[in-house]
Amino acid sequence: MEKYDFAEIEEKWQRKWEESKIYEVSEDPKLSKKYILEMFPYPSGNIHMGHVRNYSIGDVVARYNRMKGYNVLHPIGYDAFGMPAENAAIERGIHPKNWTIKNINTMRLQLRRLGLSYNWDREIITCEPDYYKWGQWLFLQFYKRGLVYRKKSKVNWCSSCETVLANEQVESGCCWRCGTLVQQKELEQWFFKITDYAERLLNDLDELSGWPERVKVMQRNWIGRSEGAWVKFSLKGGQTITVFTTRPDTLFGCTFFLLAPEHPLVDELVKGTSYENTVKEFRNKVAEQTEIDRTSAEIEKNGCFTGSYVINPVNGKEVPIWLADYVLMGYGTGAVMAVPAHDERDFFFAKKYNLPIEPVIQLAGEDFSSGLDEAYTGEGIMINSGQFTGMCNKEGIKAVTDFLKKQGKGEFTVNYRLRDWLISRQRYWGNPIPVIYCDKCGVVPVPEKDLPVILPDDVEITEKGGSPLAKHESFINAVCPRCSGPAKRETDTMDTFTCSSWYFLRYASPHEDKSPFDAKAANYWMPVDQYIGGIEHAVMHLLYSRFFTKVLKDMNFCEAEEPFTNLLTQGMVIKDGAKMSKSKGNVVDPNEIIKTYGADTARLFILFASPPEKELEWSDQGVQGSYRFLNRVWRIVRKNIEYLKSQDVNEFDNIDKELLRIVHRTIKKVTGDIKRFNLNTAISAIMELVNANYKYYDNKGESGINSKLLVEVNEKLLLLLAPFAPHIAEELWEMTGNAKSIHLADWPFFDEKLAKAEEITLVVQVNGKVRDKITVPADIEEKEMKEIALSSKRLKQFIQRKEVAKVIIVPKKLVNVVVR
RNA sequence: GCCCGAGUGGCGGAACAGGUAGACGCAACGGACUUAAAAUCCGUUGUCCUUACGGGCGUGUCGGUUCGACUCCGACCUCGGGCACCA
Repeated sequence: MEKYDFAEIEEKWQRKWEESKIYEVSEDPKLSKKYILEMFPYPSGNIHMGHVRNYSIGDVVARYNRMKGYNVLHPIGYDAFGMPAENAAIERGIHPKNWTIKNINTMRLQLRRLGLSYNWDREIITCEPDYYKWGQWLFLQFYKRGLVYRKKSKVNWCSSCETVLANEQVESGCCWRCGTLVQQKELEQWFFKITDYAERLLNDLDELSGWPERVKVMQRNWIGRSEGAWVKFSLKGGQTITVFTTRPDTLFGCTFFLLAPEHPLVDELVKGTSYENTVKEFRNKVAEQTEIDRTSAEIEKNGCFTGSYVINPVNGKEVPIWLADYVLMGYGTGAVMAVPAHDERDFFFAKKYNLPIEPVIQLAGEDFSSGLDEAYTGEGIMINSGQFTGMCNKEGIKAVTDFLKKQGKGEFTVNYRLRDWLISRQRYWGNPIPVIYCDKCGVVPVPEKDLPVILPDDVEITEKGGSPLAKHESFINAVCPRCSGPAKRETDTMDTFTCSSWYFLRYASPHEDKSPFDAKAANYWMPVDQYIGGIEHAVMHLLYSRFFTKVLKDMNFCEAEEPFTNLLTQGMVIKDGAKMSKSKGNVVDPNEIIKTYGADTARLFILFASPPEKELEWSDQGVQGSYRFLNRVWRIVRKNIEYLKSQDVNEFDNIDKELLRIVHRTIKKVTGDIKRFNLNTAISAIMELVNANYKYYDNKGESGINSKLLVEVNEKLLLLLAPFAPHIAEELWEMTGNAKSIHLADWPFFDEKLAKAEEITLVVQVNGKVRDKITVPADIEEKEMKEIALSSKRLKQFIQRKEVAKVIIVPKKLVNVVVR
């Protein structure tokens, strides 16, 4: 018998699948669709185990659904813009474009070797003009809708990447990519107004029942909705400062007023006063602090008096204005009404600077008038609050706000932690922002007919000195589209997350050249039925994609409100307890595994070793186990074929029936497991079927092999295996005499009656402890169960000389005898 | 600090709806085949006591509910992740 030659088999079928285009699809209204998508890779050079895991999981889902008769869209592409390409250019002198294209070519080949069932003709490469053109076009549409604006603001600056970062890209004060401490820098930048969609992005999370709860929680936290009121405080000169508060009920307890050190009003307040110097000093000190120091909750709060006062709108009291380092310019209005009695931070601050603490909420039955040891942040009855005294504070929130509203000094409002999305990047390798600056006309968007703004190839990429585009004369110099006068082009490029925020729509019609995507095709395929990728994209990519989809829906470009109906976040691949990384030297190269054992083994192991959501510990021995299993499959199927030729027994004896039962039980188990993504147990069920097939020969000896049964076993086994190990299943499928691809065959049905055992094991317990196991007919009645259980010899020693208090019967399963 | 998630053999992991804990795989050990090895096939394998029959104990810890708890409830411990002065 010939050996399982995985190299030959895999090469053969990858070629055949490609030639016959069996995975290509088109919109067909008669067929139900499934859109299965894995997050497209960044072309960093080679695929790694994380990719193998991600794409193997997706491929099982795609192949399974295809066999279930769905019209399956399963595309792949490359998220091709980004910093590593520029770094490679700096380090190795390769042009980012050439580096990227070279990597894509390598990775495409590696993905093909995995035997993934992609619609290869829909490949998207985001750095190609026919893709990024539409990214620019979308920018212009967003601009028209007022969702894009330019603003000079303090931005997160990574000095190593020499570019700004969105808030989401700052991880505990450091750059998400390189880990450098993020600094603040004042720059004129472009923003997407994602905050306009904050409410919808938050509320619609409730509709996403197919998303993991923790991803939704992370997005909810990120959006950070809080209900409260804005309150206007007036300055002596008649000017007003507005604050946001969630506790208008504590307004009478406001004994001082805080501004963020960066607040623009501060200069005006202290100019020419005796406080000017100390305030300046304080502001400089805060400015020197890193983002980490500034935001660490443990650090002691610092402040500084400005010499000015504001009027509390509810009681007319003058309260001093202080600067405090814990007040953030980026949240609310950068100004805070401080209520030390009922806010922990304000309490510490008041203690430190000896400011008055006046309780205005009191817990029933307690007396706060003698002073507090700590801030009381709970609920209670309002005291010392003028006309509101005696009110429960919950009512107070409403009553005080209504009161302020009548005076025009306050109003209910909702505040979000979510900030607008800063998309400007001072980098070369990205999508150029399609805007022109004209001295006469100001900011002028590039007309749609002039798109795309081509990213020039002939640039010099250097480590320092900002964007190379800014030094590219023929790129910068443009003609103003409005007045035809000389003008300058914007040299910033867009955050690469803009490219990945709509690629899933482009896959519906990747060659469309009149619009970003064909609406009819998009409406047929969207939303993505199953999206699969890493948890690290829980906030950024997934939130941005939801935002884009909602805007596009509002533009009537697509019907989908949400892009991804179901989301699966796969766990990391680790080795020796740590994430695989070059610096730790624990990287396993997928290519080596494929070379040694084949793609089917690699896929099978990675799916078998752990459920998709969990971490996966890599094990070289485990890989051998998977390889061994595929060899077992190879041998037993071939043996079955041999026996088919020589045997023609068709009668089913008990041994035959038992194997047939396992076949059907396995179909049931594997089908259910794939639906729930328990791919590891699906594979173990297939292994059990194979083991049973071996055992069958043992039990039968050489005679009486049932040929009709073996046909069934071979067929069902291969069909079940096909999504997991597509090449070997296809090869053996052909050997069993099938002309059509197994991957276009129908997923098997199981017969519930055949799957049921004729005999079951009756478990007999005494006081919940297993004391006997008795084989009984499957259709046993409860009465019989009780009789058989009580007459068990093994039970005797446990129930004699004791009173049987109760007998609990779980039908067709268990009898528990309760004795005293 | 707050919010999630997870703790099961030597290891990766099963147990879907409270009902046989440890499926399947790895490793280990034994047997068959072989001149031998590899490969393969067949077994054993939670732990303790017992020659055996059999029994005790066992799902991070402590308690509770229940005839019965890996599963439900309460408290705690450890690990992983997210947020972290958000007014």
